[in-house]
Amino acid sequence: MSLPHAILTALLEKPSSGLELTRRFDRSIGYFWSATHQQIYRELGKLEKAGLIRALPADSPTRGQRKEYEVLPSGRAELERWVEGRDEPRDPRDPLLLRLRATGVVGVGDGLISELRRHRELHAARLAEYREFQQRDAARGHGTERDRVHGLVLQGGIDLELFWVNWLDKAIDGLDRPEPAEQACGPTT
Amino acid sequence: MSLPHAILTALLEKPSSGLELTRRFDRSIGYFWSATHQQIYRELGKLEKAGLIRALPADSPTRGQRKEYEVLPSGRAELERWVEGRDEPRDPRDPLLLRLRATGVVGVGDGLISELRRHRELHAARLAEYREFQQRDAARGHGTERDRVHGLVLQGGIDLELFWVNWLDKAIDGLDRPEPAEQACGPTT
DNA sequence: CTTCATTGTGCAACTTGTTGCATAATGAAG
DNA sequence: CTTCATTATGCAACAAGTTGCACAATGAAG
Repeated sequence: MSLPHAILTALLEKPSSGLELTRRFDRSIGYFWSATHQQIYRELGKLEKAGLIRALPADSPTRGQRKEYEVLPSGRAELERWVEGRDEPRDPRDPLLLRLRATGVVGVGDGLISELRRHRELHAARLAEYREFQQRDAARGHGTERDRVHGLVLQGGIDLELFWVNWLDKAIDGLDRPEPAEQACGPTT
Repeated sequence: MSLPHAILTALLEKPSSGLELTRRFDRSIGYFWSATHQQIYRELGKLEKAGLIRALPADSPTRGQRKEYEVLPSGRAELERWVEGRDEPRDPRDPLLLRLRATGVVGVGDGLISELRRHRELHAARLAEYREFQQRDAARGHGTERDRVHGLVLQGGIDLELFWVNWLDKAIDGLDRPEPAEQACGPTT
């Protein structure tokens, strides 16, 4: 039940068309809640039918025509209600942890190790990207509440990527050398 | 495509019935990949039909009767294949981050702050639980590869909960006091 | 002015995950 | 021996998310 609210948030930040939303989901919001354009179009349709958003009057109402949406008061109310509610934490559901665990019974192979390395690099890249955002935001100053909230969310993204990079390093190291002995040699990379 | 492989892993660790699997999912594996009993039964049926597992011969094949499964060679092969493959990292998809972000446009309310606190405590509790597991495992020594792998996975769980607790502390603190000024007063808790 | 790539919108089918309920065996209480 | 709670298995309907494709407008190349 999060996608519609993610869309309401995005539309409140700036009225947009379906494809625009899709692009914005690829950036900021999508970093912790991705969505395909099909999901977004479908959800826009539902939200419009539910009277939470409306399409801005356009020239022609035909298909393949750009259609911009804005949030109606009832949509904002619904978002406020949802934000103030309660909701249990979800479990991580990351297949990589499962795959690592499976090596406990089928044995560790090279494929998984290189996969761990690959993921490490992907997370490191994303971490670098987030840190650029952070620096850019810090330069522009952050007076408004919205800026501070975005800063906290971004910090969450950074900390999460940090977790991944650090843990993957531990895991790669732990699988590479079977014995946790006191070999003081440097890393193989 | 992870649930069937999670089940194969669990069954290789120990042949079990549907309900037993459900219970084991509530513990170890379920901490990063939960599943309801219905999902598990359905998946067991599919795996059996696909010839990856088989039911151990039991007294009566009727309904409501305990039915234990074990993994067949083809099932183990499938698991090995899956472990060695590649797979992109998923995004976190946590509604709490979305909700926080939404406060950027609808404003911060008390509901969300207490929700952040509540989640902080839940994550802290889980963290404590994991650390108990870790101490217990350390006491029993960890010679086999499987023990080391489980240790790494558990470490992942611990680090992830640590991330949540620390980040939620930051977020609660950042929302409580609008200005990031140098007030040196202690925490309100 | 036709062909073709690009941008944008959308349907339909499928897979995955959730919820609610039905059924069967079992053993204990009345 | 009937009633009832418990344990265990499972169906069916739904909700959420993914994939593949179709269709419409637009503008540039031939």
